[in-house]
Amino acid sequence: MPELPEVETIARGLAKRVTGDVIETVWLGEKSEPLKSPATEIVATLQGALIGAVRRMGKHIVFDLQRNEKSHRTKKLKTNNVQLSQWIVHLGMTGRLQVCEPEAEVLKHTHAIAKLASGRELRFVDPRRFGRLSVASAGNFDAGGFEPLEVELGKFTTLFRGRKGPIKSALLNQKLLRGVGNIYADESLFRAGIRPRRRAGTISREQLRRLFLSVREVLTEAIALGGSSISDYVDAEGEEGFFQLKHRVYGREGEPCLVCKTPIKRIVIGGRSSHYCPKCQK
DNA sequence: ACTATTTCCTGGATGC
DNA sequence: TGCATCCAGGAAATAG
Repeated sequence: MPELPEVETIARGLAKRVTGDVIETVWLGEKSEPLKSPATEIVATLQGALIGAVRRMGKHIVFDLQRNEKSHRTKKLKTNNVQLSQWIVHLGMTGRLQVCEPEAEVLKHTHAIAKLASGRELRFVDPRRFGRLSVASAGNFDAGGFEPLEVELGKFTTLFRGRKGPIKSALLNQKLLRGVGNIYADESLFRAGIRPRRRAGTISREQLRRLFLSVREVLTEAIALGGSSISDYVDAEGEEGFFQLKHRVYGREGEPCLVCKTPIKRIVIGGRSSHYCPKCQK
């Protein structure tokens, strides 16, 4: 389940492999769920575009595209405008972007194939179809709230002010912070010593400071280890991440807390399983 | 203006 | 072994 560290890892891998390449043709599958923009628009935006950069925004992978606008040639001057747009991919739960040779077997649940000028193909595969593809003109894409690794402490603190809902839900709310998902929310709350059900607005300034630092710490460590490989996650090179080995509460229900040996509890908050240590987290 | 709940999807795990 | 059921969860839609 790609969250910020996994998406960052994937985006970096893709950037290495496809930056500077040109998308020649695009094939889109029958299923419409993965398409957030109209199919015709996606094809028109991608075909003939040069990939200028690949980067992450929240849990989205953004391809910065450049294409030469169909210039209306006037008598006096040829306008050769470069049109800037973006291809935005959200991997959902099970989405993958693979760069491969055209001969490679087309996996079941392949929803899009972009043929590149280098001869390779960039494919979007997503069995569960929670992933989404869209296009936007440059600068028009809104990825949501603040980047957790860029936001300042003061701003971070105000995000939770007056909120009656559980802090866990607030951390997952992409309109506040973008990129934190279930694993990293649980891990951050454990390190900050805050229970997931704590109402966000009741958390002290000092505790929020701890949470702020914990979120940064957890995400930074996870990126350094290539993310968490749960079920079948692999990055752009097909490599697994290793942060799952560092999980202190996520997926450890019933196992002893690594700090105090108390069994880790699992509860459901807003439909999400939430793991915490009843002794270490208040 | 919020927050809470439901819905979308398939494959793997579990139960009988 | 086979079949039904449940569960994972991000985000949008819907309900409160």
